[in-house]
Amino acid sequence: MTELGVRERQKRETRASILQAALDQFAERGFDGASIRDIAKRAGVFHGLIKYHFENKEELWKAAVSFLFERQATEMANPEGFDDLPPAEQARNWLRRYVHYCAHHPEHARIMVQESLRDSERLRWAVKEHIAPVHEIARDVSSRWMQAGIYPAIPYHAIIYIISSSAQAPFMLAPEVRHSSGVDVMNTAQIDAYADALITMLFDHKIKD
Amino acid sequence: MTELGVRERQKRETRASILQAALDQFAERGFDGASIRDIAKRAGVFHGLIKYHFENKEELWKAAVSFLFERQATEMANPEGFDDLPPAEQARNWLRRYVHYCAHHPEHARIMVQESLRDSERLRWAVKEHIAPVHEIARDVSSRWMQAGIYPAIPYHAIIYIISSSAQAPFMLAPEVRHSSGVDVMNTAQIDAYADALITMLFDHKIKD
DNA sequence: CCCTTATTATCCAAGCTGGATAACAAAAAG
DNA sequence: CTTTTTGTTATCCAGCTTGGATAATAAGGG
Repeated sequence: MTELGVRERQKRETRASILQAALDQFAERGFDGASIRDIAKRAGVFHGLIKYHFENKEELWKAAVSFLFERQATEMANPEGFDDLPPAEQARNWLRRYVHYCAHHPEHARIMVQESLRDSERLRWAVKEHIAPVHEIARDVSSRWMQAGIYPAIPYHAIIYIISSSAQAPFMLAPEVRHSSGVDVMNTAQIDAYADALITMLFDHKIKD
Repeated sequence: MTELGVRERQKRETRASILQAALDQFAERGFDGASIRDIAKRAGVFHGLIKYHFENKEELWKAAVSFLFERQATEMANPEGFDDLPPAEQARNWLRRYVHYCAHHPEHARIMVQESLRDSERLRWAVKEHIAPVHEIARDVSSRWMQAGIYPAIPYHAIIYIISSSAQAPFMLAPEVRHSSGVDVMNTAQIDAYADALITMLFDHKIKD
């Protein structure tokens, strides 16, 4: 591949650490509440450096969110042989992987919620740039899975919000879960247990009456 | 009842409007992001007045949250004859009412999420003072409904977070829903449609394979 | 050995913060 | 009808944080 000098290599590393620090800080405090100084401190660099790498706070936010969604696309890519599975197994397999993604990157749900709580211009940007395309795909998959009897015949947006919110909730709200249930949801055993529970609730259970 | 003078009456009114304005503003911006001045402006009063009615910002927050949970208890009280319904009907009836509550008071989920995103001291206070008691009750009900086959045999905290998050999500995230799906979830028809969808998904559907 | 550039150190003007104090107006009490 | 109480408003303030600009620095690359 391209030979990377020490210079360029370090530059990319600091850029990446700024991006992740920005994600965490924006997720925790929201756009206005997260100061450039705090982000820099979190990334272990000097705050002026952020202005050097990114035009301004707004651009930093967009860069961070773009990084977030690109990473999601990578990590959520279907594994080898996925398409050969029967639909019901596809659904279970996908949902389990999605739960793990939510657990490992709680900042994703958090940062999106932060913007949605204020109906910002940035939210509209994110919807247009990243969320809408994802929903587009989700719609198609939902449509197929609905015909296969995986999902019931309910509106698409209902499916999307039921699935995504219940997969994200305990990890997005990890502190609340810890304080109220005493459960630490952030370890592999618990994550899998929750995935099992969710799959059971959504796919393998109906009321007896 | 107690005779209320004009004075006392107006005082309670402004107090109430400050509380609701505080709820909305805290929900939108979080504790630090919501300034006393903005809350006052939202309530249509002078900002010094807040200091007069409430000791300080912290106490205002607690008063607002207490008001929130007390109102929830009132509005979510089971209707006449609820206990005589068969369990499956109880579950459907309760869930529908809960969806309506979430739709009419999206600030509830929003304000709790705000605090949970930062793991604040206030979150711990709210958990101890209000959330834990609610969970206590939810545990008991879940236990009974689990034995009746309404809920599958999965951990309590999983049930709680699946139900509550999926009931709250589209209303808490109303702006995102509007921008991405073009649906305005905040009208009665849509609320009932979502309640139907959720009841179907959770109670009346399982995968066919 | 010099030039480029990634990084750091100061500095600044502006805005907003929570809260204190003083003025005011109208209801309640006498 | 006057006086007192009290709910409400108008100013004021010291202090902190903010995003961003500018100047200094140090180390890599040619």
